[in-house]
Amino acid sequence: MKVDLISLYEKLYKNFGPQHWWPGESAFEVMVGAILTQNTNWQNVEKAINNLKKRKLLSFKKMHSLPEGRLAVLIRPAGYYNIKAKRLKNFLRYLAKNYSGDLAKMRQKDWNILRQELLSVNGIGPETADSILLYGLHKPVFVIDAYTKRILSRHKFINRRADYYQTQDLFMQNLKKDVKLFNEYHALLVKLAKDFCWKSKPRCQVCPANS
DNA sequence: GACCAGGCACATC
DNA sequence: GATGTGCATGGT
Repeated sequence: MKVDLISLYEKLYKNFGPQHWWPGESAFEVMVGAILTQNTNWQNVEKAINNLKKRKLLSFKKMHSLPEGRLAVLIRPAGYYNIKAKRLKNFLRYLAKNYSGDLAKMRQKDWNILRQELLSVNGIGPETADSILLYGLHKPVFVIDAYTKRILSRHKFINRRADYYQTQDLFMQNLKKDVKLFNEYHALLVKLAKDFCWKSKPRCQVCPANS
């Protein structure tokens, strides 16, 4: 199994090259993006982030003092905007309470403690928490998403009904805990899934319509 | 017009 | 503990 996961990575890397994830200029931007992208196309998330950037509101301080209603209007293009505004506010309150909004201070803590903390914030689930840890704080946590699960079950690495943690364990137990590797691997799996989506390859088994 | 997109919480059984 | 549902915009 060890060999298979590694050789899969090497094949992907050779084919697609580095993916340069996460597209964000700061740790804070990555974290905001992680919440906004919940079940949402990244293009829509970028529109929402740009709305915040244009108004120079994409910072902890500004967003923390921004009324939830105003925030909701600005992130509208990302969809589910009312609930996401609420989730962002929950997250900002958590940052304020525990770290005074200082991400460098947050990063000093061990990742499994941070993970528990993040999961206790209403609106942050396993994938969002892990994205924040890996892509925002550079902690060695493997991020699982719908694409990853589909690809792995299709290629018989996991059972079709495996849950988030079973899937994550597969990577965490069999790969060396390397931030760069985890970052690139997850991004490459998403790239693979997208490139072989059902619109271009009607019989692709990775796609939801055919799986 | 239908279907999908880098989830999550909550209700119900 | 499994399964269903609401949340919503924008691209194809």
